[in-house]
Amino acid sequence: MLALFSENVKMNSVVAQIKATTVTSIQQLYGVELNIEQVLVNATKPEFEGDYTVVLFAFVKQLKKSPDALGQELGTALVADHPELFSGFNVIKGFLNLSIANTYWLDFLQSIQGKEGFGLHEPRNQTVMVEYSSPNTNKPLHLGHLRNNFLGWSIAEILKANGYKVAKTCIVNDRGIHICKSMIAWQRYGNGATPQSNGMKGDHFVGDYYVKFNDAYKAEVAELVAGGMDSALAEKEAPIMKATQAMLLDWEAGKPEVMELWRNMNGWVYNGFDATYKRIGSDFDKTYYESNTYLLGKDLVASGIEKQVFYQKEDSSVWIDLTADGLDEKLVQRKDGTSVYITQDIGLAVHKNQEFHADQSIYVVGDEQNYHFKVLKLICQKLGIPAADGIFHLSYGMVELPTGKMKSREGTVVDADDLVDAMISIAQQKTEELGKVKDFSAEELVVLYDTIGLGALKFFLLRVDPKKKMIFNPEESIDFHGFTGPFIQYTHARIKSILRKQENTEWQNSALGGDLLPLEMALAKQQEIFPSVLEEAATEHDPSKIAIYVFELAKTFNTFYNQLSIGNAETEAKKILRLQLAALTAQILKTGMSLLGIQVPERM
RNA sequence: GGACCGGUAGCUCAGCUGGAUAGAGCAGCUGCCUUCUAAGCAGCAGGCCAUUGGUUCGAAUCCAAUCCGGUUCACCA
Repeated sequence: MLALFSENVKMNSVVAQIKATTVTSIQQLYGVELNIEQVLVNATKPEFEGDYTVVLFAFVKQLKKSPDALGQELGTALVADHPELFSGFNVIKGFLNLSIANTYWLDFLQSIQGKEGFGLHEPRNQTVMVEYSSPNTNKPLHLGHLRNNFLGWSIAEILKANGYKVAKTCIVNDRGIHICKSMIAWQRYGNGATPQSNGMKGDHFVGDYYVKFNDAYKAEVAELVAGGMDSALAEKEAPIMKATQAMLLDWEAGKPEVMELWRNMNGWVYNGFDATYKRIGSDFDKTYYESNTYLLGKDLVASGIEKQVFYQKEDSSVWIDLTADGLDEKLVQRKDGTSVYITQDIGLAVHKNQEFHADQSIYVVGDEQNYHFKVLKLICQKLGIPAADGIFHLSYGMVELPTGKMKSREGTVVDADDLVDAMISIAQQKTEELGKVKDFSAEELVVLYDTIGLGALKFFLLRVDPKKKMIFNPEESIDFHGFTGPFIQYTHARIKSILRKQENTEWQNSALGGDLLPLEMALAKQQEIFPSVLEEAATEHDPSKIAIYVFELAKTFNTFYNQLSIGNAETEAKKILRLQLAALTAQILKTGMSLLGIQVPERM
């Protein structure tokens, strides 16, 4: 039934109707049954007359017709049989250009008049888990985490808009040798300091000790090497490293004072993370901690051996042979019986599935783990774990600086909190320069700067294809003109300003009529495709599809706005039409931006 | 070395399930605020779509090879 609904949505779009009517007309004309997928419909190039174009080459052979004759016959039939849809056609070199009837656009506008949530799909009975963010509790979030968080949050919203139930989860990497490093450093150099006593955010506070560890470690290694030790050996023998390894063992043994230190320091970090998450709008339905989940999956090893998916070597380590799948042999359990990363992930996958019974599970993780997730999915499938086929790695590229990768050792990491601060203060500065919001209260201004600054940042990170690595130039900062968040926000505010000027709201329910001017039609045409864009963004797992769409809609509106008067239109009928077009534009911009996690202000 | 990802305008990116003369934004240059918000609009300029070959009515898009850049192939997570 839900699949049916989605079909209906498709059936309703102009493009889908063109395809369907083409299939029937060809059937009637030539008695040939085409598959609907064979029909290719594109937007007509601006230099030709028409709105949508059917590419005829695909079936000339099958129909044994010349493209021109076929175009003429098909065009004639389509216009004759569907006057409510087509108003005319022309054929140029194998392309059938169709003009969509005025009434189609008017009916379209009329059909969604006064309705909220245009483009959103009916609920379907499917649950999707989205795991994102996945921080380490030894340092604050940076620019790369922001891309992760924005992507994860956005894809969750996009799925919801497509009718899925969504569970957002987060796995916190809160244990292991790297966590012990900052603990050791705090023990040695902290003198009992706390974030409160230092007036710092907890995650930054702990992150500083992680840096201190590395400095001390480097110094110790250098000293040992100076004393004549081989550098590889020095790295193992450095006292601070030995102490850290001892601490990890103590942690695993549950030694009370280590546990207490660990809880304290992690608590500081969580306070810091909470503040950042709140600011950037990330939230989770469920947070998992690796300290609780790292033992999961051990029982799966035994059953995997039983199922002969895994095999055991003489040293009793356990492996899976994936060479038949073009991959390598992969260890799933060490010879000492402890499990490895992949095994924990399999265990967590099973665990999460028992909790949420999701049909799909999306992992938002950087592309350096492409291989890991390929293996994870494959093993889950071989083990027959429920919904293994629904595992999807939403892989995204690194965010790089013009100078190359961010490296904490070289101090080139762009800190998330700093960046957000910077964006907001730029928003403030630009807003003040323009001087349009002098009557805003101090509180309203704070909200506005936040909205614009974060909007610019989120849009910047979401507007490119996730799988591509992207370059961020802190010097040039993020633009507020052109293909940017503020441009869309501005367009929205502008529309709202016009609508506010209307003294009554009758136009909202008034019937529409008359011929559409090209700019009016262009806007309606653009609006009409919003539902299919939403669907595409979900199936492709790609928020940038929405960012691009929303930008193009805003551009189309701005051209329309510049050429045509809305509030003072030539006639009452035109005024009603344009107000409705403007209001729908605002609504779509708002919905689209909200799926990117971006607010749109009423005024700016 | 194997696998995977990328290479499109000076810069950042769309377009990639084959379709008409390859598109945006930024930066550069021209115009447009006494009329609904100029964070805007209109225009100019900017291209051997990494290279070579193939597939066909048609290739930025598909295939092969090559060149560049990146990731990965841990008893780390």
